[in-house]
Amino acid sequence: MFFINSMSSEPIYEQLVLQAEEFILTGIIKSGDMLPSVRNLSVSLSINPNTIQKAYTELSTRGIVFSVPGKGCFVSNNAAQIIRSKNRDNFSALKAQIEKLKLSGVKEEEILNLTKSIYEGGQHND
Amino acid sequence: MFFINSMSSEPIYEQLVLQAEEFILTGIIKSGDMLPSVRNLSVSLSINPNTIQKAYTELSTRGIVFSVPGKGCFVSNNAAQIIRSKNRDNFSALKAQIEKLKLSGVKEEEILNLTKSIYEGGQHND
Amino acid sequence: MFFINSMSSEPIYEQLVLQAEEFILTGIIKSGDMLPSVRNLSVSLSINPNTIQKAYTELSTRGIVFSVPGKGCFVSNNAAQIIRSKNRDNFSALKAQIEKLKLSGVKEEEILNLTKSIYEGGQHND
Amino acid sequence: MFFINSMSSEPIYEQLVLQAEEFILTGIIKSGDMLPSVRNLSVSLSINPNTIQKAYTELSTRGIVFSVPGKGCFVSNNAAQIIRSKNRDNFSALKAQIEKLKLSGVKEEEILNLTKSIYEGGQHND
DNA sequence: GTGGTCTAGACCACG
DNA sequence: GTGGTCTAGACCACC
Repeated sequence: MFFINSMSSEPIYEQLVLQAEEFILTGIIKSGDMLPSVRNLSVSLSINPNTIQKAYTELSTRGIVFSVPGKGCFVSNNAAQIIRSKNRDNFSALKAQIEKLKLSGVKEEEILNLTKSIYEGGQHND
Repeated sequence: MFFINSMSSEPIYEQLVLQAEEFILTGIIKSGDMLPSVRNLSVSLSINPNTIQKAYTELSTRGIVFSVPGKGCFVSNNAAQIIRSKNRDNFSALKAQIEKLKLSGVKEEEILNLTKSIYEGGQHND
Repeated sequence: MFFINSMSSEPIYEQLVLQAEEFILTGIIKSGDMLPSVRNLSVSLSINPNTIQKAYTELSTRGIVFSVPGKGCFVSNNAAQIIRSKNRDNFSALKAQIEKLKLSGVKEEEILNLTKSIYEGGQHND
Repeated sequence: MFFINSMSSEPIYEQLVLQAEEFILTGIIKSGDMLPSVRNLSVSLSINPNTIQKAYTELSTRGIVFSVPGKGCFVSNNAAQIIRSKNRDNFSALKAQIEKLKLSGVKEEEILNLTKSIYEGGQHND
């Protein structure tokens, strides 16, 4: 389920956070579901438990997950909502990204086509 | 000319590199032009000379500038081309970003409009 | 009678202990009364019997209840007194809390009014 | 400056966070000041650097502090404000605390006197 | 079994 | 020198 790219410069715990968020947004993990236990995931990914713990703690402080000691780590009710509102803030980042590409000689059409292809591809999950 | 945001999480040397690239793409600096000397820039920005040096070295290894010992650091002939081809790699990053925004409920129209507004507003000289 | 909030960060056994103490202080349970059996309570609350047992053991070591093997768990004669003396230790915690609130800009009047409202509103039977 | 009570059940990193907040509220540490370096503090308190790091990270995510890698950890401009607004939320906790004390037989006068003595003792820092 | 905290020691990027 | 990440391994409380 989770996958680690150890060559990436992105910290492992951040990769886990982003993947968890994606799983929640796409409905693979639902509210109330329990995330894999720290130990389980650490062995299945061959990663130190502390690193998993850090990822779960991060998700917890963002309110996406709540962890019950001795029980497990569970997806909050409004998890998807929290993630979406956070991601919407990335809209301004998109602007900067496109401006850079424009400077690099990327044509408007290329971006428009990319956008359309992404939105036509899959169904929107609401 | 150069401007440093010391509170940014972006490394100072990286800020310098990106600004130099932008100056080249926008034509503010042209092929053959000499970059400010390490010593000059370090005092005018109140920055450690090593940091300037690192930025220049980075630009040099990318082939964007070449340094002539005892003379200075000069913009290569194909500098703009190198930068553009590098930045084109960001196209895939754009795809990931748009996919995220889609999941977050951002509408296709919003992105299309953003793109159009960026490309319609003022032509850059390149 | 007992109520468990499984999402609380407060351990379940601690919730049981505190609720039992409150029931005793407020007179809902009196000296000599028998607490619900471990088995009964465990099914009615859908909780592991070990957890109930731990709560009862805790109450027992504090001298608030005593358990008669094969019979049940009974409230001691001086239960209320023990609880009160223990809770009086919380007085110092109150001091720390008020000092924090003072630093945070909470006015003296606010605290005085809160205190008065608590003490004026409805006498407890004890 | 910082002090650790290793006997306390309160996690060390939390003790550090609370103390830092207190230092900021009382003006011992001001906006823009740099906190002791992770390594310095770890040796002076005989504590693992990771534990200090965790405390600083916590302060950072709360916006009380911002850390610049390679530079240090600095108090934010609105640090005191953030701490105060957070602490004001503890007002409701105070209510529960006082209600408990009432049940334990603590007299209204005792609490009123405690409050007055705290507020008369020192000057209010604004 | 679960999550949470801590220690010890390592490596990295940055200045 | 600085903060940030990670590993390895330990101990605790709780269920």
